[in-house]
Amino acid sequence: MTLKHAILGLLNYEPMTGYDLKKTIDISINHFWPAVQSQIYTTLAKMEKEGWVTMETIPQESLPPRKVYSLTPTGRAEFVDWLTTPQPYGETRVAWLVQVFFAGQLDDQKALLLLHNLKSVFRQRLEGYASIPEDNRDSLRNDPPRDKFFWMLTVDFGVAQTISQIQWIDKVIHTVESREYILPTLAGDRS
Amino acid sequence: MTLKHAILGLLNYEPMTGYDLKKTIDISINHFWPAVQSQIYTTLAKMEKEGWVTMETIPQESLPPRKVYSLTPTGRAEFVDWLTTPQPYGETRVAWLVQVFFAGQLDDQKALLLLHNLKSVFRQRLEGYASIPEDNRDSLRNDPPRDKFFWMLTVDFGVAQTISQIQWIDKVIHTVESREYILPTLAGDRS
DNA sequence: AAATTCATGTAATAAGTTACATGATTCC
DNA sequence: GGAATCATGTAACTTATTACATGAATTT
Repeated sequence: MTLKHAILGLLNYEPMTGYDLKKTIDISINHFWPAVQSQIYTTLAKMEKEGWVTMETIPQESLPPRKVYSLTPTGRAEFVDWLTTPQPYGETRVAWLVQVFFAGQLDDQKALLLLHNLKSVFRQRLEGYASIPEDNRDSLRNDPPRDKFFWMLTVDFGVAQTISQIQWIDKVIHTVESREYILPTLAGDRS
Repeated sequence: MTLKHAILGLLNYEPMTGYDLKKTIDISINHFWPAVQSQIYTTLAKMEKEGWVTMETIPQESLPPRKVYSLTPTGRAEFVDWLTTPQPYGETRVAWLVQVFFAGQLDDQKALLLLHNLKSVFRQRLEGYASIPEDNRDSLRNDPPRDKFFWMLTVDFGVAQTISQIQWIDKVIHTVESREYILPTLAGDRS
């Protein structure tokens, strides 16, 4: 999985420019696959060379010409192939978890600061999810319900995951605050 | 966050060779920050140039000399600085979620195959976590309980998160199987 | 006899980030 | 008058992956 396949998936909905793609990514897969503007343009150029997309230049008065990219049959085949191939799980990099892993090398006060900061980040994220449906109402208005359903699934997942993270960090904070440095039970009371 | 800081954290426990680091990473932070062997060696070289670590060559009979890396005061300072700096959240890339996002572009049968595959991957991962405490019993035996505690926290998190993922995907599978393509409620019954 | 462990690396490539550059138009 | 929107890019750099290379000792 790379940005290439995300772009294939978006262009399979409708042809777009690099500029459109950036805006679409920002309001859709941004939470689990962000992309900066420059990478989108360079990636589109590579995809064109590979024959996955074609580009059509549409001149504009007093603005740079729009370069609209569309999937080729090759690109569509590549996309379906990727979509039906299980992705290697466990290659996800989570920087804040690395910090928690090493937090034992800080004193209690600093470790607790780290944990409390994390919790507030989690809470902010949860609030952010709450406003997504409204933000997307316009952009989703014309999509078929089935597409909408899968789109919203990932938001639903983000919410569930963030709630689970907050519950976990609450337990951690409590344990550190009460200095109960016992090993947490793995099959513990997580009901 | 990069591999550099993970290496700083591990070398702060004790000086190690690149070979040792690879083995240690594989049984510790691998789940949320994997590293291949070649990257570890090249990163150590860079860190030495930056003055974060020093290297001591220990000759061996009939084996290549061990190159043991230790933190310098600069390296230790950099580590503490990084550890107490909040990491940008939301840069985590999750390939399988991108697939779910685009699964609406498959027919029901193929989408369900994707979802069932994902579920079996989640279940396998959960089983994998169950065997971690035993695997690590030897390597952790001499560590102080406080270090052990933070180490095991990340395992505990992995378990909680995976359980949450399985619950989520069960709900998704059920919805697709019964063709209830309604938008999932965001504040729904996730108790 | 074959596989694994120990122990080191290099080279080529891919993927992603940061910073810079241009310029009209429209909204506040 | 200043900020945001539209629309394109390039260059330098960092980070990570894949593939190759060597060779003795030990375990199965």
